[in-house]
Amino acid sequence: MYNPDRTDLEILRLLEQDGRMSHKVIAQTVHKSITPVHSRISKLEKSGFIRKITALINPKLIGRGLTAYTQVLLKVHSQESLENFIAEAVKIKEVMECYHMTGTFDFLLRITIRDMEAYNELLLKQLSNLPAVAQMQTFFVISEAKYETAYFNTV
Amino acid sequence: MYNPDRTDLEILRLLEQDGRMSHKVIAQTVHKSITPVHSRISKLEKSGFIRKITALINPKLIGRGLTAYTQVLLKVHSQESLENFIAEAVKIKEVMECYHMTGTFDFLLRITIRDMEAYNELLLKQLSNLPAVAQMQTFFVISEAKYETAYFNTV
DNA sequence: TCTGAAAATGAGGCGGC
DNA sequence: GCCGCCTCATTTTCAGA
Repeated sequence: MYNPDRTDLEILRLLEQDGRMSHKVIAQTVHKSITPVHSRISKLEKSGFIRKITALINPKLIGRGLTAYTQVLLKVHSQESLENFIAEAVKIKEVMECYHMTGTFDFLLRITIRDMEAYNELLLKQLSNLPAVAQMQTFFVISEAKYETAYFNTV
Repeated sequence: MYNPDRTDLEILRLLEQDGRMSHKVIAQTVHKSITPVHSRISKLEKSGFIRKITALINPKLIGRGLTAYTQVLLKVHSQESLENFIAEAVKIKEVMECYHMTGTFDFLLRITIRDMEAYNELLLKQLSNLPAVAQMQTFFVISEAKYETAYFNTV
């Protein structure tokens, strides 16, 4: 759809660093004027390279301090069964990520929630009602050593 | 540090939706004028509620189409051993997330990389050199059914 | 903490190269 | 595809309540 050159990738890197960096500052950094920077960002957005510009919130400060990863194994692996599970899992607002996986289980869920008590309730009332589940195994995050959404910024 | 009220949380919700939403639009939505919106956002940033405003990039379009989750078990669980592992793991740029976990393994890594060939090389040259690893097990993402960073937006 | 307004900065569009 | 200019919108600061 759009074939980004080195300048485009540099712009992506800068916007990963700061999604509100001004076009002027970007232009100075990539050694172009504001106009091409502007049009390149438009193209990068329209073509889907930039999925979204968003504020990343600290979950601990807003009562979502507990993160769980849950592995799910289904009873049957028909297309219908897989699609049903996905349709229900993604509706749960505490389920932030849901992946269909290779290997010994079928799905991996990232769940963020207030605390263990709230998790208990989520488990009883929502997770346990997900369709066609054969087995679920949950691991909790003790500490976050790294969380990075930026692909272009070297650590 | 800072105790956000309902208006602050509403502002967070809007900035999760669109990190570049103008203060004017935010002000209209939360029924305040621009000045308090401005000062609230400053406070939310300084106090760490907003970790960062960033562009989320589509990894598939920039040659990072393969995502792996790797579970790591260490040989020894001394503080030194844990810290050593973390220090080395977070240096690897393909390791986007690294968590210390409860349960039958110690760490969970999220790895994004070009393709399986590149993963093979990463495994041989970097992952296999991580210190004090007893066991590693990797699962690959077949498809992403949900990826959400916004805590306040109901699905 | 809020309102309203002024000053500074940025965005987005146009003609020309 | 780039530059410089122009106009409008937005951000940011300030006085005052």
